[in-house]
Amino acid sequence: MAGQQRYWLFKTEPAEFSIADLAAQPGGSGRWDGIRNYQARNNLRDLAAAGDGVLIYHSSCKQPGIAGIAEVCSAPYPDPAQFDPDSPYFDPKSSPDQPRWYSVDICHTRTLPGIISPARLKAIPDLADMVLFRQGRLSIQPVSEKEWNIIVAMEPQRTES
DNA sequence: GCCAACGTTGGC
DNA sequence: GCCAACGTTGGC
Repeated sequence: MAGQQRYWLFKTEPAEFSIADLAAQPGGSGRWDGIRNYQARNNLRDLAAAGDGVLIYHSSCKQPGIAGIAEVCSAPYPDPAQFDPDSPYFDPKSSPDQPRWYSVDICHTRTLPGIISPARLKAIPDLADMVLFRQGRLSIQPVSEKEWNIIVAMEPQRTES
């Protein structure tokens, strides 16, 4: 039952849902929904499991980068939004019998005191091969154990401005 | 606002 | 199944 421990990077636009929004949820736990890309879906549905580590990455914003740490705290399950005609994530081609899209719940672990920018990550040789740099658009991407260990140990850096 | 990367769509 | 057109992502 205990599968392999995995690590992930989840991207979010902080204007939509930020690490602070996650921390503010009851119990610091919330649903990661609205994934509408097949590769991201496959990662989530087939590989994600409770206990996996998650780097929360803010994208398309003034200060992009890693903003916090979370943990997967549910098994993957069909994203309810795909069945809701009023949701922007509604998918008329999906059905409860044959759900197309999946969600997991994640639990807030900690919010970093500053954002770790992609430039700073890229400057570290052991991080240069992150999926983030090879396939920047993928919104649910795997992180190696080595990459995870480096990043969670990184000291916060004052945000220059 | 620009532009590169890349996923999706649709005609054939 | 190919591939051009198009739309979206996302850093800068």
